[in-house]
Amino acid sequence: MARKPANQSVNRDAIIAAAADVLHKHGYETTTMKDIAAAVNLTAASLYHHFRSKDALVLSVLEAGLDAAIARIEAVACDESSPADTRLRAMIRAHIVGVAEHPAVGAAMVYELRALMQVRPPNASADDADRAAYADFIVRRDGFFRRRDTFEALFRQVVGDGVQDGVFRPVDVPIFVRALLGANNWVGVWYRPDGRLNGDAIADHNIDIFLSALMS
Amino acid sequence: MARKPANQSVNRDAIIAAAADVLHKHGYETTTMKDIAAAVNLTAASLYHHFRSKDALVLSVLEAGLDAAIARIEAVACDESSPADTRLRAMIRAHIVGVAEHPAVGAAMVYELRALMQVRPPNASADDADRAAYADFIVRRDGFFRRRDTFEALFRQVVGDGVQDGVFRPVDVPIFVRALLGANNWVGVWYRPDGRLNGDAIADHNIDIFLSALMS
DNA sequence: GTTATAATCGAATGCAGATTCGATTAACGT
DNA sequence: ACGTTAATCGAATCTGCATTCGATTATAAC
Repeated sequence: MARKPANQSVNRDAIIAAAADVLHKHGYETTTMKDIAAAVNLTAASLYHHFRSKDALVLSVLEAGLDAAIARIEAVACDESSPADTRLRAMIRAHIVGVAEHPAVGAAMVYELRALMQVRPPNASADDADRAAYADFIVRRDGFFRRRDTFEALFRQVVGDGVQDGVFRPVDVPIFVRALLGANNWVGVWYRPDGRLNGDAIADHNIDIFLSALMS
Repeated sequence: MARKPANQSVNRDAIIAAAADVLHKHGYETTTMKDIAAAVNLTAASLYHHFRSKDALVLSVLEAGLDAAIARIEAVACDESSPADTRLRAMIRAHIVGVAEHPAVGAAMVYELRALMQVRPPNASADDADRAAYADFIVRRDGFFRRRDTFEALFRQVVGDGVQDGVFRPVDVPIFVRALLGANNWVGVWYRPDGRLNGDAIADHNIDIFLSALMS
């Protein structure tokens, strides 16, 4: 068996990207470690050299997706020099285009999230290592959820700013933002690369909808 | 072992309702047949007297939820005497209040749906009965998806009517409806009965958002 | 070269959970 | 009463994974 030299061997990131893809096609439960491994020409056993467990791998997929999304959004959200409506337009576009370009990640943010909330604690017969691994996982997962709220908070911030400045009419900011994010996330559920509209065009429509709701 | 007399024994519907509940709390993968059975004081084995398989049971949960939702929406959608905006307001309210009152079903429509899309065909060593059962299941599932589009079509119809009549400004109807349904479905994900707003109040906000987007 | 370490594999383990089976009991019509 | 059918159960199967283990090879450091 010719092993790949270390410098060309698949690394964490390649596995994460492939896993996002497989997860998108099959969903959390029906995706096996073998499936993910096959996507990078490895065996299931090899994945455990890179990730402690399947849950840890999936969490890494979501973390990577969220980090990328936040990075894209943050750039425009924090540009204090533009008015709120300009910033919000750019944020919605960045969000939707991101979801459309990486449908795997977009859908994962909606679907696989749930699986993570449900991870079961080790049973009574677990040893200390198992318990420690579980504790680590929970800490990391909770960090993920906090980070996820950071994402939402960026939107709340900008919408709130706009209302303050009188650029937007008054709305219930948290509810408005949830409606907006619901609509945007949903794109990840129905979007098809070969569909009638691409990410940019869909973004145009959602921008139109939510900005006119805010500025009418 | 005292068996319950047939006339008080749990029926299909009771199992479906209980299953919706358990599914809501634990999610598809982590919900076992035993869990569902326990919720109606049965054993896992007994469930197979009422449902062919776990998948069939989950599908029944979704069907029941969808039927209820369609029934609620249809009543108002098809009242040709009211103007489109009045009808759409009532539909959004019916949808969200329904989701909030049955969060189990609301969340299931978002989450568990995916599990159903991924059901695997029987493997090569399956006998004819297995293949037939699988075929039945697929037919039923596809019927479900069609029915689900019926639901969406009701919204497209009313929004389309409004645009035709000039009550609403012109929009891309399918995209608008998806944004709307995304926002509404998302309520099922974050809604908590003990939260700041009840279903009616949330409905008020979403109605406000989407109707002002349409009438500005 | 020699050695330590990183990556990989094939095969074995272990288990949880869906599904099946045969037996048992309750209700209902006759 | 009596047989038939519907519901239920406990225990046994069966299977598909996640995960572990020991061995093997490649790479890098020295």
